[in-house]
Amino acid sequence: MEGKTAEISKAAFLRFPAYLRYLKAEEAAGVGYVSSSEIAEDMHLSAVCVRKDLALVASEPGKPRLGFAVGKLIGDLERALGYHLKTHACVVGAGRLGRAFLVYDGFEHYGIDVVAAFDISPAQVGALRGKPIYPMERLKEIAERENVRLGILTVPGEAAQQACDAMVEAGITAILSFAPAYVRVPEGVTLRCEDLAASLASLSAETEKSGA
Amino acid sequence: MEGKTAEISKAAFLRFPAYLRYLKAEEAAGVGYVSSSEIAEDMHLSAVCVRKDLALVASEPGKPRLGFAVGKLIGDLERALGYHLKTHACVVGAGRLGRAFLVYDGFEHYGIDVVAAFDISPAQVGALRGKPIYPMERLKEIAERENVRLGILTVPGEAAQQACDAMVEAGITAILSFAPAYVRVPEGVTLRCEDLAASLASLSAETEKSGA
DNA sequence: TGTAAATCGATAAAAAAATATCGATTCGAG
DNA sequence: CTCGAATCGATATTTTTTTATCGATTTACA
Repeated sequence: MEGKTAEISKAAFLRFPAYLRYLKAEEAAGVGYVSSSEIAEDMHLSAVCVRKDLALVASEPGKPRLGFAVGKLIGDLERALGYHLKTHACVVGAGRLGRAFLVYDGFEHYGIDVVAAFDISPAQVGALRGKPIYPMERLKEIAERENVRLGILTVPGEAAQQACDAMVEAGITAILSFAPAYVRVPEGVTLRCEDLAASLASLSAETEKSGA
Repeated sequence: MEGKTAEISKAAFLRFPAYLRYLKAEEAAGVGYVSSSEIAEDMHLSAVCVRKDLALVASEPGKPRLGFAVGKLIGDLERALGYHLKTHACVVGAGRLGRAFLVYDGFEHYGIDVVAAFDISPAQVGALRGKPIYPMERLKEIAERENVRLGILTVPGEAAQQACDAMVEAGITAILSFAPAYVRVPEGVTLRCEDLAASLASLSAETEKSGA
């Protein structure tokens, strides 16, 4: 019997990052309090939905007539999302996309530290803005040494399965794949596929539907 | 009262790309028929869910004891996802991520043609593998000329709103944003935010939860 | 050719999520 | 100080999505 750590629904969890972005924009604009109806209108959600979501994470109740303290909410959301934990990640596949991840400086706010990239081509080996790019052979060695748990897979589709296997072998337990291919992972390894092309295509299809 | 164009649930629609990836892998392996239970096991879904999803798109029913014809299903899914339609897209923000999108050759399978990129910095202007990179001033002109409907937003967070406004002004009606910022769009414009860092962070959090 | 095994598709039930309603609370203006 | 407007949070309802069950069909094999 856990005290108050209620069950956070999967759908709500997916909305949290959007709240966070919105609240940070409000904070930057100097807003101190926001009401749930205000959030709802700006974010195109129902006010009830917002209230329910915030009730899941808010450390203190909202004040009638005022709303929620923006700064407080941001902290609560970040904690709920686990951004306060520090995690080491690596990139496998140092192409354009992979290198973009390697040097992207937005991860630190999320508790993620991308420590290195790996590539099968010797031509890519080196470094970028101080972040090293190693040959694939060293994946296991470096991953174990740096305690890397997270892997970002950005290789061409035909190389995806092999690269993925190497990551699993190196002890990586969570993989975010951008490779346009179906890959198989063993039990105990979490895999999420972000098919950017498919995402874009579905967005396009959606627009067609509602537009014309 | 529409004939047979049944309502495709939103959740099912999101699963379609994954089916597609899986089926293409099977096809490449020379498999002619797959049963829904086989798909379910490989993809970690329930067999009933798979059958319901496939029933929404399949142009011909599955055969008992055999399953569905792989090639046929692939075609059906692609049609349902709108990949047969041709759409022009552009990239706004020609940094590393933006350039990765510009030259990514996987979009053509999805009916998307990325025709150009735009950047505010004159240093980025030029071309990459035959794809032009224009200055932001020419966005509207080019977008209208090329009939661009889709925009991929890959600028730093602080430039996102301004760039987004320019895209809307240029007649773009669907925007896929990778900028880590909250942006506001007018009615009639579809916006989807892909917060890569948040996605990675949530994956990490998920693993923590189930792992330890 | 006949039998058995396994699949499909449809109907029904369960679970989850979104939405609606209502009283209690409290801030701000008069 | 009092009144009114607006918000919160909780309960209830509706909708959506997932999961379960069952008979019909068909292929493979003896």
